[in-house]
Amino acid sequence: MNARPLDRDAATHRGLGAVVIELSAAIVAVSDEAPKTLLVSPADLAPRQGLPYGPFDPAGHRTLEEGLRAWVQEQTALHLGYVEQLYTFGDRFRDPKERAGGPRPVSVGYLALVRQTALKDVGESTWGDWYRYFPWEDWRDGQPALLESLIVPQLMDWLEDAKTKPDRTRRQERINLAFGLGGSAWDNERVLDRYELLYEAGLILEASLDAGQEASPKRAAVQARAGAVLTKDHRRILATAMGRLRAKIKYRPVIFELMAPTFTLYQLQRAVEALSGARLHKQNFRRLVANEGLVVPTGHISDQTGGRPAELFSFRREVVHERPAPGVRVPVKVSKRTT
Amino acid sequence: MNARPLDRDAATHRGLGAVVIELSAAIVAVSDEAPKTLLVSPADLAPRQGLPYGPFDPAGHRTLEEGLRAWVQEQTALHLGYVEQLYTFGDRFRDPKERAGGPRPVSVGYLALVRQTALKDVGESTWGDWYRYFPWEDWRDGQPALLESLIVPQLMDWLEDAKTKPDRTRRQERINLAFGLGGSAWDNERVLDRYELLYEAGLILEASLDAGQEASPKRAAVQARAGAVLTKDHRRILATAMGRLRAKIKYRPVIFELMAPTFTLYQLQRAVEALSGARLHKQNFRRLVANEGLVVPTGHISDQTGGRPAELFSFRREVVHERPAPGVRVPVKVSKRTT
DNA sequence: GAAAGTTATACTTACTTTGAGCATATCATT
DNA sequence: AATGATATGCTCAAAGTAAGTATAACTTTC
Repeated sequence: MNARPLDRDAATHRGLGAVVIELSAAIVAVSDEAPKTLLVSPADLAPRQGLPYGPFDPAGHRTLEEGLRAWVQEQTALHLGYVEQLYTFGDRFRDPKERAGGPRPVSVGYLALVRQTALKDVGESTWGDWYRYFPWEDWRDGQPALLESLIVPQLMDWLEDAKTKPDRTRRQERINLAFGLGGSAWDNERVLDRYELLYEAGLILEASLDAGQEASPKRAAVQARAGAVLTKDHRRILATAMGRLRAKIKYRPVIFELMAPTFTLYQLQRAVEALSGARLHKQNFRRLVANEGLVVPTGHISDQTGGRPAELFSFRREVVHERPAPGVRVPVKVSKRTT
Repeated sequence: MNARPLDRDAATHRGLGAVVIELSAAIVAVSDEAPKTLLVSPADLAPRQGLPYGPFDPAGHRTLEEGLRAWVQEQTALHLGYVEQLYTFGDRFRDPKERAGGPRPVSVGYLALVRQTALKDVGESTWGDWYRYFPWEDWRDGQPALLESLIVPQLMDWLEDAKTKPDRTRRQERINLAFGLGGSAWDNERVLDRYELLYEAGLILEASLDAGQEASPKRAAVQARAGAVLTKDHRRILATAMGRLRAKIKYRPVIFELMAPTFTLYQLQRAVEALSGARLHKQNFRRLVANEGLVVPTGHISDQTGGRPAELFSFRREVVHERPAPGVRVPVKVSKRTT
């Protein structure tokens, strides 16, 4: 025990392999009732798209977050408001360059929220629908057909592939929990669990690419239907972002970072639905939002609706002081599930 | 715009300043009704204690978490069960070696939970009471005297030091939110907010050490009473761990990672109280725990109590499948606060 | 210009959960 | 046997929730 050198810092500095720190941003907005994320496709990522990212520069960046903001501003001309760190990934071989002798990328993922107003494509960057990359996550029109027709059967194959009995049990458990099978309910926050499970089961194209192996034609056909591919581990970061955001809107008023300064209650509901991937009970939603004191009527009226004009509301900042966990309650409308 | 080199990875590899990735673990256990954390005091950290940590080795470590587990095992002979990544910090000058030309440390903090049974000091490592480092966080015997006598007045001084009006307002807001003043309630999860505020206000010894300045004798006296010092930014990591854990016990059954295989409901309550830093309503606590199906009676009886023997329970793993967010509910007993 | 469709919002009702407390059971100690 | 400690059962009012119905205020269609 304690075979390590006494000065671990110096040891690191000299001895160990090369590492680069990448700062990546999942920049999220909601428009047209869809959650969207900003994607870039610069030459060095081709042909895959990816999140805006750049290396951390210890000389120029005082903090990691500052570095991230600088990179995003440079690459997309967007000035970020709300920014939150998500997770740091350092798994081997998530970047093809590593196999070719490149340094190990350690990527620090961030979630940033911007308003619809800022939503225009700039240069190489475009806004992509979240659900394009995670089609199984959108339950607004009931359970996505993809789940029953493709994903669950494939997961069952993966389950059968288990070498040992305990391994099989563990796989079964994970599948049940992540995908709401075997008595568990679908938890819309477990986005990352689901993605990682699909990755391990080989249904995600990135898994084959990272492994440096061509998938069989059959498998490739499956992967083609399981969401669009991104570069490196950016889809994983996006999954983390989605999961975090779905959880966070419930206990912090982050949803308002995505809304225009004034909005109707229905617009607010639509935004929450878009993020949550579920339909909400309208009357209860308004009651909850009103009771929690999250919004305040502006007295103005929207004229953009088809029917009766709706009142415009704005976010009531003071809630943050009044309640311990001021977030939007999410009264999910239960749709009958096919078990 | 887009003045960056096309291949950002190669650019990083060559051009930028040196970075090391440190993996640090806040290892938490509960015993004697106190939350404890494992601290080491190897030569290279002297005279300050610190969390177990070591550099990430891309050649040897397949993932960051694997690297962390390896380091902890080597340094403390502890085999970790539950491990969770917390946050990645990369702020400038949190390590004195950096001023002397050392590389920028980027530290990835982890939270690990171990049972009381594993709780013995090994070699250089000792278990320290959490509240030794955050004395203002323990509200089990009412509001800590320290808050009113020392911290709040000092924060008010810091408030007055604000240069501009908006800066003053911002400081006031932060103080109110973090410390439950001006109409806000004390939120036991905002551990990191409070620590960072105290750090900025100069009440934390580490702030002076990081800045490379000696504090005035008066200030030093304040710092001496505001919790014990740790090396580098380890106290910040510990704050993050505490905040995360306090939040997480409410929606994931992580508390059981800290309990022996069987326990009485009162022991469970004591553990939750220790972590939360608040007293709970006993009858309601039991009702909640029972109703949520978190525990199952073993049929055995504890003989360690003073009064009527208590029944022994064990964790019911299946809850994880039944409820969307199975955690221990925390029915805090409100003690009258002096505003 | 009346009917139909759309959207907004108010209100009802049965049911569940919570907060706070009282009461009682079962032990050790004096 | 009395006292004190802990464990556990139970009550009850207040508040909150899910799932509706009802009605209001507009646009579009015929």
